[in-house]
Amino acid sequence: MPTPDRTSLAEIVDAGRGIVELGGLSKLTMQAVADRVGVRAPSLYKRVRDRDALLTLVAEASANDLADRLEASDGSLGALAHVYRSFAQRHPEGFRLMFAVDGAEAAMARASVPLLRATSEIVGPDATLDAARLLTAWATGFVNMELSGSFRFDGDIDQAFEYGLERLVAGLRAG
Amino acid sequence: MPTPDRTSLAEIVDAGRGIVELGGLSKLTMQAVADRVGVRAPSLYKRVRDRDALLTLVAEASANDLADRLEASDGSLGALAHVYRSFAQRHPEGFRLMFAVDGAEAAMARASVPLLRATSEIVGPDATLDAARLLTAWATGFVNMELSGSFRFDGDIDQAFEYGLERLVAGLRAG
DNA sequence: ACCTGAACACCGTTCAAGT
DNA sequence: ACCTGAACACCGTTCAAGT
Repeated sequence: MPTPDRTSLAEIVDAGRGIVELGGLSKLTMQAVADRVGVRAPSLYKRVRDRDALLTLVAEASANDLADRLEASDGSLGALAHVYRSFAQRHPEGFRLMFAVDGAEAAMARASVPLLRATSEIVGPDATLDAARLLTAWATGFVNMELSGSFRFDGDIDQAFEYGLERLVAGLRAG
Repeated sequence: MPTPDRTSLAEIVDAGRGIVELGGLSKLTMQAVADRVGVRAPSLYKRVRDRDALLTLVAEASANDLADRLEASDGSLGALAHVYRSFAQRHPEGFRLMFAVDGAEAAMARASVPLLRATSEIVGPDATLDAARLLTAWATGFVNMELSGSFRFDGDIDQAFEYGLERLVAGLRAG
C-alpha cells in the first residue's frame, strides 16, 4: 500500500538553505531539516544519500541562484562584481558553502560564463582565463574577508571594493 | 596529592595542528587529540575551554607561523605573495582555519604588517590600506580556490598566479 | 513506496570520585 | 591539582516493521 509523499527533494533542499542561512552550517542537521519539512529524520534518506550530499545540493542551488543573477545583469565587469558581492552579503552561508563543498563545480562553471565574456573583451582571447581568475580570486577573497570580519572596522570597505575594481581594470588594460 | 602533568597546552595545540593537517577539520575531535597526547578526552578541558577554543588556538598558531615566514622574506611584494602561497600549499588546513575561525585576528594582523610596508612604498600612504586589501583579497581568494580545486585542471595555475601579481602591480603603479 | 521507532556508533561536555 | 570512568545530550545513519 503506497503512502502519499509527505515531502520532496526540492522542499528538503529549500529547508536546508533556510536553516543554513539562519544559523550557519552547524545548525544544518538532518533533524532540523526533518522538523522543517514535517517528517522524521530517517525519511530524508529516501531522497538524499547523506548529509554531505544534501550540503552539495544546497551549494548547487546557491550557485545556480548566483549564476541567474549574474546573467540578468548588464554583463559589464562592474555590474558583475557588484552583483557578486551583494549576493554574498544577502546569502553569506550559501556563498561560503559553494566553496567549502565538493561537487558544485558544474553550477560554479555556469556562474563564470558572464565573467569570461566580460574579460575577453578587455584583454583579448589569450589572457581571458588568467584575467578571469585574477578577478574571481579578488572578488571571492574580498567578500570572504568581509563576511568573516577580517577587515576589522577601520577604513571604508565599500571604497576599498571600488578601489580594487578600478585598479584591477587599470592593470588589465595596461597589459 | 598532586599528580604530575601528563600533557601541556602546547602539546595539545601541536597535536591539533597535526591532526587537522592530516585529515581535515572533521578529524580534529577531542578524542583524537586526547589519544595523541596520551590522555583521556575529559582531561583536555583542564587546559582548553572547549573545542572551539582549541580551533582558535590552532588557527592562531598557524597565523603566527605564517607571520614569521613573511617577516623572514625580503619584504618585496613578489616575495610576500610567493611565501603566502607556498605556506598555504604546505599547511592547507591550517591556512583555511585562519579564516574560518573567530578570534585569530591579532595573529592575522601581525601577518599583514610586512604587506602594509611593501604596499605603502608603491602607492603612498593614502592608498596603503586599500591596496593591501586588494592584494590580500586576491592572494587569499586565489589560494583558496586553488586548494579547493575550483580552478579545475585546464590552464597553468602557476602562470595564472604570476599573471595576477604582475597585473596587480601594474594597476597599483598606474594609480 | 514511503514512513517510523528503535537502535548503534560517535562526539562534546560535565562531574563526582580517585590519586 | 590533574586525571579518570560514567553519564548525558546530541547527531548521522541503518533497518526491520508498519501502512
